Amino acid sequence: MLSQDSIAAVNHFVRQVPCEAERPTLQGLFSRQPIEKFEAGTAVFWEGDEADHVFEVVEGVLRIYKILGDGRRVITGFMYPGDLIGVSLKDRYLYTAEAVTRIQVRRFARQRFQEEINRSPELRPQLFARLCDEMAAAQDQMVLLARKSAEERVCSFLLLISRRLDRDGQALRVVEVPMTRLDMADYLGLTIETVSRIMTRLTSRGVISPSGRHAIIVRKSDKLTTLAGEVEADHNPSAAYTHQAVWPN
Amino acid sequence: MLSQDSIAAVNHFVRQVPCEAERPTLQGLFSRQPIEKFEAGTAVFWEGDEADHVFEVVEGVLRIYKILGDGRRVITGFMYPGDLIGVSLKDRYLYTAEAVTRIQVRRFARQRFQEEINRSPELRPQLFARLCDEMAAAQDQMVLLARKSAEERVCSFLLLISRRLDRDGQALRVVEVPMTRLDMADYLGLTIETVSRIMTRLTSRGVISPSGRHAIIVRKSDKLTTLAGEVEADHNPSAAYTHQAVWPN
DNA sequence: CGTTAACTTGAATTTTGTCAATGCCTGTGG
DNA sequence: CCACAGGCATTGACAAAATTCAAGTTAACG
Repeated sequence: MLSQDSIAAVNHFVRQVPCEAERPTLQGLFSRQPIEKFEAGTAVFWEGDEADHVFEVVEGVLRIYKILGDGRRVITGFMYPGDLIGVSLKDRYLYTAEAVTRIQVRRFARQRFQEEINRSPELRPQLFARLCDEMAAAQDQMVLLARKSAEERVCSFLLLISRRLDRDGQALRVVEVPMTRLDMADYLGLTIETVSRIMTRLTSRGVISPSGRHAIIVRKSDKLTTLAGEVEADHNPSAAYTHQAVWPN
Repeated sequence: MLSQDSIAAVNHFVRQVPCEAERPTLQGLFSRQPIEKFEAGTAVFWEGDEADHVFEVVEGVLRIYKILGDGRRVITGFMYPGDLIGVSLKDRYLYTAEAVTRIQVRRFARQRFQEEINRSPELRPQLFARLCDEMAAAQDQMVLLARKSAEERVCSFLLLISRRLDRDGQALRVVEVPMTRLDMADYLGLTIETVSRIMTRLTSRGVISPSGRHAIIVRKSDKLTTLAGEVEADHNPSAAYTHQAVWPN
């Protein structure tokens, strides 16, 4: 994060191979674009809109969601500073992107973005790596939604966002939770009430303490990890293969 | 989509321009590799294995899954002929790939695969497009798991696989279902019993008829679509924005 | 043709959702 | 800076959906 900014600031949009020390980065691509601000609750784009631009989150948090025909909402992800939104080959956005907090973003025309990516053998693997990370996150979310209990979901979520903003991948003790209970519920496939009940339960067991409505303090980090159901499975093939036999019910 | 290809075709990072008629394809990359066969129930690779190779499915169906520490299984996808498996920048596979039926695959060393992709401005957008499709599918699956009822899930699944194998994107009347109820359950985030009950209900309502254990006939295609809960939401932004007001409960 | 795993069906239980009432932050305006 | 309004969040009682447990069936395979 720290180094990214300095690199970005130095980038000169070189077409010819940059022999110098600095290398182009995805952030660098956006760094010359003006910053745009959106108020909390406003949409950057809607599902189904012409997908003209790619966005980089500079500040704040957004929710990415889809809506079913009858109004059911599913938040497929929250986007934080440094994240890219709208990268796809489809000509229409597949989801709505909406500000959770007041946000700042930079915008890049999609076609030019594609050209830059295609031109640069430095940028391409960076973008590829991001897509792979996004895919891995999507798979983890499928695991959560398909098989985890409400409590495991909430704990997984708290761990996820606690790891989201810190530099070291170290979970923070004080965790900012900018989203509402409804956002959490729509992300976790639960109802507001269930999320609320579980937060209360975690509080009364001393695992977390609320710190206002939009932050918590993690008091028992290891307990939270256990409750998240992320106990690392051993990677022994035979154990995995025979899981039905090993855990008979 | 359309424009992407032309952009790619015009791209000048080509080392040796292939002026001839035939253009490289991802399939083409694999076509010189020997075919390997796996029996139903055997794994091509395990989650956590060194990610040395990328695979192309030539024949049959595979399941891609992850296992939680206590044995709960989540199938994140089924792979059909033409699909690529193991494309990622991680050095270990993120999931297990196991044959549902007897399968044929071709294998390509990952490093060489990366080199070929990097070398070829024709191949790159093809791979990118596949990753985007995979991402879109993952998001649809999150919607299914987060907010759809058991019946909607089963119907969505039947529609999905009915569209899977045919050339025209036309749903087939007779749908092969190579996977077991347990596979379906672990893909849909349900239990075998629930899947079974819903299949029975669909049958008794005349929506489908079973044709042996591993095929069904779709008798009321439109009904199946409705039950899948995929009634297209209108893409009117204000309608989407105010969904809580429009559907009050 | 028989064996066995896969599937179906039913009853009881659990989990989560729904509905409704109350409580409490947070941001606004005085 | 404080008071207050309104949106969020919490809590409880009840309902619904899906899971669990427990038999039975059936189809696929040797």
